[in-house]
Amino acid sequence: MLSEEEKQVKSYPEAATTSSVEIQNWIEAQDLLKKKLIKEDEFEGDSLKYVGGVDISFLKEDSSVACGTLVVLNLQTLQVVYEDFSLVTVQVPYVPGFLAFREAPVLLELLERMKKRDPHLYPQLLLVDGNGILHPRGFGLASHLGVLANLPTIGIGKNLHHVDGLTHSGVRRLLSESKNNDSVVTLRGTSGCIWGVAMRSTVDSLKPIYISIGHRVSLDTAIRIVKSTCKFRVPEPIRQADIRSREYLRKFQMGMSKRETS
DNA sequence: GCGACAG
DNA sequence: ATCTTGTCGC
Repeated sequence: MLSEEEKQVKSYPEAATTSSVEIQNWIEAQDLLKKKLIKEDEFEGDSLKYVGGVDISFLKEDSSVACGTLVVLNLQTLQVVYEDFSLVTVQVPYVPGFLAFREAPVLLELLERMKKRDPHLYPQLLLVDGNGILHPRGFGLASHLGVLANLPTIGIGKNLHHVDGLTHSGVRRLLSESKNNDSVVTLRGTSGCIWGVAMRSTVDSLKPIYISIGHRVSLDTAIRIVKSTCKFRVPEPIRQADIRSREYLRKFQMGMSKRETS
């Protein structure tokens, strides 16, 4: 006969690796960093020339092997002017609401490396694959990264993180009910808080992306900038980071299998 | 109690 | 996140 404790471990394997104590530490860290969060424009919009994008891909065979990627694009031409990769092993599991503790370390390392290596192209603003304040405690990966790197950031979600009564079907309803032909709807939660917007980023994409303030950027500015980078549904900086990240892992895997075969 | 839950 | 080619349409 299993004890109640054993039943829990067997039913929820992730609970064995992420203790409630660790979660509490994470919550405290988020609440502490959140005090430094700035939700208004705090950068020179005129000098906005380079926009960064970050993403992480994981190996299918060994999901602890990951490739963090930083790209920088010229905002005018949307051409990639810088790219860098970091192959790492990630032990921290994915826990909804705590993505930053899994992904931020690699991305911060890439930003630091670039600041030393190529400060001339260092981005004035960063688009992050993950939410900003659209988060259970108002402090998602984009905000986390922005505060730690002291860099203006915008959060981009490809799926809705259910917060404050916001639901997938609710957003669909908002978009279909939108008065004119507006592709952008405000995400106002049950509490009255505004968490960000859902936006159909191209004319033919039914599925929206979710934009939220990361750090040192207002929501209106965030929307404007994201719009200007959307050749496809996913904003180009993030899309390029994603594409190149996967390509890097694919080539890495080819090198690995070559070694096994010989 | 049940389901939902960024990447 | 990851699995994954062809295929439908402009």
